[in-house]
Amino acid sequence: MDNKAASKTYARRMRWSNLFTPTLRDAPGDAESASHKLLVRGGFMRQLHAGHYSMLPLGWKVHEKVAQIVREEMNAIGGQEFLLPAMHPKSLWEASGRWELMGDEMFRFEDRSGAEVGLGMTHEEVFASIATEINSYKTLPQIWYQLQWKFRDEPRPKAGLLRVREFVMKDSYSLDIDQAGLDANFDKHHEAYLKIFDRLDLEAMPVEASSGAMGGAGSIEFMVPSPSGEDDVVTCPNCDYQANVERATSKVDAISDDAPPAEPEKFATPGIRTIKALEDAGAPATSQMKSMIMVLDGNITIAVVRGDQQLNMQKLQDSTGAAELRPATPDETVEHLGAAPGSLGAVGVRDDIAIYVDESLQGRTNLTTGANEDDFHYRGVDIERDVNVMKYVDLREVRAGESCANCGTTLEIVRCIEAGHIFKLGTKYAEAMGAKVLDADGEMQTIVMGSYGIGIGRNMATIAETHFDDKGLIWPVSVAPFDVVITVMNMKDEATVNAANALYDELLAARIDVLIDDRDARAGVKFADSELIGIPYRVTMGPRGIADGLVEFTERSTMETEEIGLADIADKVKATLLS
RNA sequence: CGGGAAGUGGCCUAGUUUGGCUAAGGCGCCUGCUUUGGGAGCAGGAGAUCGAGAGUUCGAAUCUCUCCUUCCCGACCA
Repeated sequence: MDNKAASKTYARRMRWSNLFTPTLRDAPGDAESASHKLLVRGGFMRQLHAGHYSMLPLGWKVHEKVAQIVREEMNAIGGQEFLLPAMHPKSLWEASGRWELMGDEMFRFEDRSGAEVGLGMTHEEVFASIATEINSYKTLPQIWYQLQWKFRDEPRPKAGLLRVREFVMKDSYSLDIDQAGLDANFDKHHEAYLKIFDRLDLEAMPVEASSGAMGGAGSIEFMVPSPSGEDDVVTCPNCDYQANVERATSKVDAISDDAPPAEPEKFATPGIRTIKALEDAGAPATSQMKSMIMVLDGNITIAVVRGDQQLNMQKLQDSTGAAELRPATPDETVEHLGAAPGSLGAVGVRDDIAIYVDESLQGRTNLTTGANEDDFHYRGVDIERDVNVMKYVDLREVRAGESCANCGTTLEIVRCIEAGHIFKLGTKYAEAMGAKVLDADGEMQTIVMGSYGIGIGRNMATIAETHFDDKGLIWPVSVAPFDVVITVMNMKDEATVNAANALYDELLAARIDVLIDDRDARAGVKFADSELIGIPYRVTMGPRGIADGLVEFTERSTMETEEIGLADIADKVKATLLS
């Protein structure tokens, strides 16, 4: 890995005696995740309020190194850097329909004249509005990007930098004349992202994902396994199948049912409110219809999965195209279906209530379900005959232990942090903004867009989540706040100080990002701080060794120490960092 | 938004149950001395409207009410 570029940009004189890095022995009581504790303890950042963090000098330095790597890889695929406004007029977002769609997640306010504005959560609209100035296919393709602040009114910021309300994101947008062009640019981004994560030393898995509020045809998330993550990824250990649970599928064993009675039989089930209780009363969960009453864009809707399975709300949202969805309240179920949760079902409901049924129930019969009358259920239900199914769709959430749909191997589920996400948008935003060009035949074509995002702070935190030990952080050289620290054991020993300063100057001249710990502190303090902060290499210089012409060279990740001759240490450091 | 927990110097905590003198301890910080290869020692010192407001009381960190803030879980279990 080439560290020279980063070093050129960042090498500068820095003595620890003048460095503002307030390290703490104890993590703040309200920090839970590893990255949150360590980034605060190491003096990288401080919380201002929930979801808003101040970057201190060390934190900003790491942040900038991550950003620089992202820049370099975006430039490498022909990206051009922009900087767009963070504050947008309402009209722009109304044009795409997202002023409504984004709901409470968008920060909104009025300026002094009463005009409504919003803080940008993402920049499809703004970039598409600029793309209206492209008139010819000859100008395409384009890749446009920026590193810029995003604002999102998250319902629950959490885990330090992992989920915040304002953060720097690299967002890029590809502009093409057709789908083939989009596919090519999408693949370029896919490759660039893998390079970025490789340079950040993150083991990111590309997985199939839901496109959510972005819209569009295809999307891939880059997921880094970590217990602090918020997403579950289904992986096949055999055939490389990987997908977010919001999208993942698996093989379901076929179930053969006994012939049903001529019509559903209603039977009394006093006090039975759960799948489990109904199972105890003789109806296997695999033969129950779990009917969840949802409100989709204001309309009562029933989603049905098998009794032993779980509904994935994102799948329901994706397959219905609903902008907003929530479970119905108990009052609403009584009003629209006539019973409270626990006795609900899809048999014989009003015509205007849409019913979506999971594919695994197609063709099933002799099922048990709520009768929409408290304390009563139906049995002997034939789904084709008795339920007015609007559509069979994939609704159920894959669980660990199920079989891979491709190869039959037992699937695993891994908790992950979403480190990056790329989308094939299509023409939605270009259409809304009127971004059209003339093609080679003189025909007007709408520009085909893709959008691609990486959160810089989140990636910094993800590196922290995956690079630490009981002593503190262990940054990869590519993003470490410093490449190497020279730890001076005794600032009163002239020979040591002189040797340390000489090495410091030589490494600086070689463009190495070096820090000299020239504080008048005891050895233990200096060791503990350098390990907490996670500087990858340490040169330890003390009177004892200097007298014999020796210094120590320690690698943070392994804590292995090697004795090196004073005359050779500069070359050793250069060889290690610049090779 | 629902549920749970918690707010005491820069950081971690005790004290709150059972109201009572100048709010205690550790870390960190300042001064001096000593020390200098794994978060030293001694001495002295600075730093707190105990989250905010209202109330009860002779007296409130402690009891009551309201509000604010932060963290965790959830946002489907029919």
